[in-house]
Amino acid sequence: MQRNPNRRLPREEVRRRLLAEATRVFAERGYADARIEDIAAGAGFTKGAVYSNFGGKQELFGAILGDGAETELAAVREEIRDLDDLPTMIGRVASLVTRRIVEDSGRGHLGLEFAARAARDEHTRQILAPMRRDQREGAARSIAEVAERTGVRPAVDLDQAALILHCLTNGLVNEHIADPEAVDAEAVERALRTALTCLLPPPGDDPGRE
Amino acid sequence: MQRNPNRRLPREEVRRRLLAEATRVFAERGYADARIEDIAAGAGFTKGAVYSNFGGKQELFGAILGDGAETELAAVREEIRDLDDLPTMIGRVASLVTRRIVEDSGRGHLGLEFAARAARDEHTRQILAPMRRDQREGAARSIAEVAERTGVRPAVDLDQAALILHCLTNGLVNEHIADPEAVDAEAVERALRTALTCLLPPPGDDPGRE
DNA sequence: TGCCTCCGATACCGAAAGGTGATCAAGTCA
DNA sequence: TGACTTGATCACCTTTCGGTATCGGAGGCA
Repeated sequence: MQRNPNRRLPREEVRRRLLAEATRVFAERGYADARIEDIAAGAGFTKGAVYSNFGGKQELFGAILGDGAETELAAVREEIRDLDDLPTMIGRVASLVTRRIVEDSGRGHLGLEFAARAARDEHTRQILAPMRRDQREGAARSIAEVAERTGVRPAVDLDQAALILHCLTNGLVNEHIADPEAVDAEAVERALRTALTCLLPPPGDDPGRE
Repeated sequence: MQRNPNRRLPREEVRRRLLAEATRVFAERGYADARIEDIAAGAGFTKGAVYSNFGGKQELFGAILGDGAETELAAVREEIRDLDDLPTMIGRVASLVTRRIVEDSGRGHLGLEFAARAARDEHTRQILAPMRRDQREGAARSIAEVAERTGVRPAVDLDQAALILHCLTNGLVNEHIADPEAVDAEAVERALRTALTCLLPPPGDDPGRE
C-alpha cells in the first residue's frame, strides 16, 4: 500500500497527508459517509495508519477543524494593504471573497458540515465556537483599520458590522451551495459590494439608489 | 405497536404523524444518525409503516423538505400588516425573526442539515433550490410592499436587499448555533435591526452614525 | 551485524441499520 | 357474512464500517 515500498516516511509527513486527504473526503461526502479506509487509501496508506496517528474518526475530524486556522482574513488584508481609496477597497474585497466562495467549494461544504455537526455535538461546538469568534474579531479589527486609514466614519458599530458581514458571507456561501445557478458569482459579488457600501458609506456617496 | 389496537388510522393521518416525528428526529440527530425505526416508533408505528408510506429514508427526508412550505414570511407580513412607521416595523421584524431563530432551534438545525446534504446530493438540491428562491422572492415582494407603503425609497436594489437579508438571516442562524453564547438573542436582534436600517434608511435619519 | 522499537499493514470482529417479504388484521363491498 | 384489498407488523437478511489485535518490516543504535 505504501507508495515507495522501501522508504518509510517521517511521522509528520504521514500525518500531514492523512489530514489533507481527510479534509478533501469529509468535504466531499460529509462526516457520516466519509470512510476511514478511503481517506487512508487516498493518502497512500491503510486504516492502520489512521489509527496509529489519530484516536479515531471523530478525533481525525476534530484535527481538521483545528487545522484550518483560517487564512481567509489574511488574504483580504493583503489584498487591500496598499490601497487607500474606499470604493476600490470594497470592490477588491468583494471580488476576492466571491472568488473564494465560488471556486473553493470544498471549504464551504466543510464549513457547513462543521456547523451541522456542531448543532448536535458539544465537542465539535467547543472547537468551532472560538474559531468563529476569532474570525469575527479579526473582521472587526480589519474594518477598524480600514476606517481609520481611509478616514471614513463607519455607519454603524464596528462589532456589529463585523458580525453582519461575517454572517452575510456565511449565508452567501450557504445560498450559493443550495442554488448555485440563481446565486452565482455575480450575485454574490454584488451583494457583498452593496452590503459593504451600506455599512461603510464612502463620504458623500449614496450607493446604488437606482 | 399501534396505540389503539382496534382502530386503524386513515392513511393520511399515518403519513402526517410519521412526517412530524421524522422532522423532529432529523432535526435532532441529523440525517445519518436518524434511525427509521426510531422515527416510526416515535410516531407510534414500526418501520414497515415508513416503507409503506414512503420510498425509503431519502424519500422521507425529501418529503419533509417539501412539507416545510415556509410560513416564516407569512408571520413577518402579519406582524407588520397594520403598521406604517418604518422604524417600528424594523423593530418588530427584527424581534420576531430573532425569536424564531433563538427559540425554534430545531428549524435551524434542519435547515443546516438540508443545506449540508444539498451540497453533495443533487436530488436534495433540486428540492431545496426552488424553495430558497421562493423565500428570496417573497422577501423581495415584502420589502417592495413596505417601501411603497411607507413611501421610503430603498437605499439599494430590492432583489439585492432581499438576497442580503435572506443570507444574513441564515448566517445568523448558523452563527447562533455555532456559538450561542456570544451570538445570543440580543446580538442577533441588533444585527438584524442594523442591517434593516442600513438597507431601508428612514428618510432623513442616518442610523447610528453617532 | 544483530537486536530492539516503532508504526503501518492485514485480517478479523461485531454492531448497527436499511431494506425485504411473508403474514395477518382491519376495513369494505357485494 | 364472507371474500377481497389495503397496509402495517415482524422476523430476517445483508452490507457496511469503525475499531482491534496481531504481524512484519524498516531504521536506529551499539
